[in-house]
Amino acid sequence: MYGDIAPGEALTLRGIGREFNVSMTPARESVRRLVAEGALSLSSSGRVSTPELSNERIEELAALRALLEVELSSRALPRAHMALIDRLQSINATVAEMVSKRDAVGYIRANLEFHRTLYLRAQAPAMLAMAETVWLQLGPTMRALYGRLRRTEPPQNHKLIIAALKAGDEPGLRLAVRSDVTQGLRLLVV
Amino acid sequence: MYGDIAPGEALTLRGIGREFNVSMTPARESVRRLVAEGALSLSSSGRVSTPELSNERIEELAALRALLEVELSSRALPRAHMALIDRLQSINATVAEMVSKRDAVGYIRANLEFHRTLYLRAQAPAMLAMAETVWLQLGPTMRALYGRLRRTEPPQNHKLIIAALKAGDEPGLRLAVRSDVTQGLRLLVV
DNA sequence: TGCCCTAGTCTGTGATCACAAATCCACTTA
DNA sequence: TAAGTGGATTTGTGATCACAGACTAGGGCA
Repeated sequence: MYGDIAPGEALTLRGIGREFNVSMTPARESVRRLVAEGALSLSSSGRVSTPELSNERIEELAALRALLEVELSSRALPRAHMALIDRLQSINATVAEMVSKRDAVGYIRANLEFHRTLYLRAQAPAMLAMAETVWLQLGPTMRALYGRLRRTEPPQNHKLIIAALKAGDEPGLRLAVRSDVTQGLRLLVV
Repeated sequence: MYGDIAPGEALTLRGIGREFNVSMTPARESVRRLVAEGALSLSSSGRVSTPELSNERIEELAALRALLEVELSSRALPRAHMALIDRLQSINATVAEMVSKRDAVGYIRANLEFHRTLYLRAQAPAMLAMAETVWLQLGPTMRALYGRLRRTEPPQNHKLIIAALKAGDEPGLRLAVRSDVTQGLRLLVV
């Protein structure tokens, strides 16, 4: 999810087991679960690797993010109190710091924490789980993007999200979330 | 997905293995995958069973169906040719037949085939996979509903969907799909 | 020089086993 | 009569193994 693994990287059950000091059995179960969620892809011969997403697939996943996350933010809005907004602002500071340090993995992690913190307030666990599944699928590819991209300005859309939350402005919130989610991935499709 | 298993029914790895003439290992992997997709729930002690959904969860999954399937139908609309509409009409006849025979499992199966046939045209595999994940989670509960429900009239919304497809009427299609998806599940929440 | 084949290695699969924890059931007791 | 209690059984977990298929690198051939 955080892009520690590059797209197309191959994994072996014995290798995973060695890495975590377990036998093949738990490694196999974990891999199977991640395959079921689309985080890993299974070749016809049973080899597992991180997926290399086509442009169509990236666009589709971005549309899914927009669909799910706009709804989640909308459901979180009525429950968003000041403590949550403070929390989001603090996370956003970390996001900005990671951007300036050009720490891609740290950026992705902080960015997703920002979104997850907001969506947790929506009280919609199944919907959040689906959003996280999408993040999982996009992880390696997003990392590959932000590694290429040399950007040092902090995310503008996060500020718009926070402003809309403060103002209780639902249309504004939906638009800001949609932009935030779509923008980064638009650069990916080249 | 089709509701063959009642909500809350417990499963054992050895039992599944016996049923399909395999050892525990493949049974375990299959179960793990279904747990990852939310189709089965895992107790703290590792026991697996079909989930018993709360009303809030049902409502949330219905909202997810609406979100995803409206988008899928909308993407399928420009690609929907006459052959597809014929196919949908033929499936719909099966749906009506299952309703009149009061075959709940057959009805769910035919109904989902109707939807899947339409959504396949959307050329959005990740989105369709998510919709099917939701179906998987709702399966046992839907079956329990339709078992209670004594209805003999064929689904009206499917006709509206077909009519909107013929007319190329996108707003009408979105509305019809949303109603079809929401209606049945609204009765579930009591 | 470039292609192809072959032997050796690596990999996933399914089966089986030992073990600890959870569950169940019959019996006892208040 | 109902709650508690003990042991017997069932359950999931992680490890290990044999095996078949896939991959890889090296040598032989055209």
